Amino acid sequence: MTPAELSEALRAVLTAAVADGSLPLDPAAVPADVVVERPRSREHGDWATNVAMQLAKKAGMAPRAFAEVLAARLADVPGVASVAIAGPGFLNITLDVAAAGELARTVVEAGAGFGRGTALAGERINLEFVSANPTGPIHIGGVRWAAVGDSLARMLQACGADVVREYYFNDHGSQIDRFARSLLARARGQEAPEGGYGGQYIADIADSVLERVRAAGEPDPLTLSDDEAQEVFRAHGVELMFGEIKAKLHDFRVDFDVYFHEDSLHESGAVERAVTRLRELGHVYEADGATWLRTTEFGDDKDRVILKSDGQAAYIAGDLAYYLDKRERGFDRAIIMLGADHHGYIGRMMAMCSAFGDTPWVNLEILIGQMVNLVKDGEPVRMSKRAGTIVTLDDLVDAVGVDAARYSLARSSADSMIDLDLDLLTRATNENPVFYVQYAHARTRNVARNAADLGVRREDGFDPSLLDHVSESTLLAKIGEFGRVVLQAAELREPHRVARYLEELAGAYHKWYDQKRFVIPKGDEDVADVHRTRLWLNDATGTVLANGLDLLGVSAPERM
RNA sequence: GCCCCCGUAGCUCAGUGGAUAGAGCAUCGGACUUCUAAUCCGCAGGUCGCAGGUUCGAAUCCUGCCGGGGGCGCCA
Repeated sequence: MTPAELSEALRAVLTAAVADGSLPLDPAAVPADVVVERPRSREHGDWATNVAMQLAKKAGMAPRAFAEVLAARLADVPGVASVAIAGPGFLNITLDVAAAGELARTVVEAGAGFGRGTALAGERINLEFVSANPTGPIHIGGVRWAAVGDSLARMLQACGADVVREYYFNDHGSQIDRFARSLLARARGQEAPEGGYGGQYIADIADSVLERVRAAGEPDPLTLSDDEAQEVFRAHGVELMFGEIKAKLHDFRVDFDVYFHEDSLHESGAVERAVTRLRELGHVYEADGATWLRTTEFGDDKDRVILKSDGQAAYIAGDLAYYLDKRERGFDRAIIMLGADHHGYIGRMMAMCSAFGDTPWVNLEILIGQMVNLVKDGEPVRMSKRAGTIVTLDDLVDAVGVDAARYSLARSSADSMIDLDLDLLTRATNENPVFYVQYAHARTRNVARNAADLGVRREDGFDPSLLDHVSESTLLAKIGEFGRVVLQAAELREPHRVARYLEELAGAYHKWYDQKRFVIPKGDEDVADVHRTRLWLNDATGTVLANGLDLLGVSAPERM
């Protein structure tokens, strides 16, 4: 019996009690999803619910009396061994050993599908993350969003949502001009211009641009005028940088469905259309030679310029058009992941959302993640794009590998700052929890191989009543939590919950393993149902570990 | 000045109103003649930053302080 099935049984019992008048409660007050949780202490049974405490007041009853009604009926549900009322009104439920053990078969048979659901089916979500400027390699901050964003996308999809991963490519505006000027200067052997970019990658790209141009038989940009030469470096440089970013992200197991070019919004007239729309809605005015959006009407601290007095579109104009474009493409929700240094955008973005007639935090959601700091020799590392002292996605992956990098960035709440200690990471092996989880998976595979060698085959028998050891019921219960953890991680946009869960699951598995309760026969023992049944549990654990690691984009090794 | 995030074991952090607040690392003491010791068992470690409030119940919600980080452009 899975916790989801128990939850459903509880709801049925509750509904029945309300229907026959045993509980004076409005049927509408019965929750669609009765929460079933693992009690903190093992002595309190397999599962617990606080539903009686939550609903007692609405029914005008004492929580314990409310619980009594449910307990009596719940005890008759097949698979439920006992029900106890504890404390202020908890219902503590213990399952039949066999009913609990059935879960092992459920999981193995579901395979990669175990943990997937349909709770978010029908939601069309546009998830935008990374969106780093194509003026340099992806630095450490962007890597965090790559890991967290992609994992979140996987979890949303596991819950049935229709997700598009999107990268907003800022190929318009003065940053790009500076990038192009920096390339040109470098190619001419000059110093980087004021506010420009430095670093080895600028030299590499400048060289690559020259190679490309020469190979294509185009005129040498060094013989062209400043404007023409800069345009050559801009066009080729951006393309090269972009190709590099895409490739690095791909190696990091992050592939976007859409790379959206900011420039296209300006080229296509989408920006003008967005401004016109807002003007028609009456939220735009002219002042000081510029065009403003009255965002204060929707809670922003000040109105925002959308068209500058020099006639150029302000950066936010692109955002207006971009948001509108996403909505016109049919997304119910546009989720944008931003760094803490952009938190000030929330007010104006939500105001913009309202100005279009949409609902903030429903149609538009902004997730703010805190910074990643680097520490070396106990000192914070100052990064500068201009000086080229940045730590890139590549540097991190070279140091610790994709698995450890993704895992260590995704296992913390995005609300917490992360200090990555380079000295630790470069030598880190045991200190990284990813190995603990991966090792548990490798162990399940090893056990399965050994069992196969000794002729233990799952299909020859399964007797869940034999999974009666405390380490087995603990492991089963942990396995049963997986679905809810994934859904919670997706709904709360907190993928780190899956990583934390996997660490707990791995711990429960390692403990079971070390109970010396052999999956394979000892010595000259014959193969029996106990071995086969334990193999089901072993394989079920391996399945959940693999499914969970996949949601984090981390490999599940067969052996380590 | 205003806004956002954080403050929990020596360190790094989990814990979106529930029961005796948890894990990893580090320290200390144990466990491999049979499936992987990258593991497990045990000991120790806490005024959940401080003070109020809300209620059956607060690490969690509200208010105010203190400390750390980030942000408040006709830059992008």
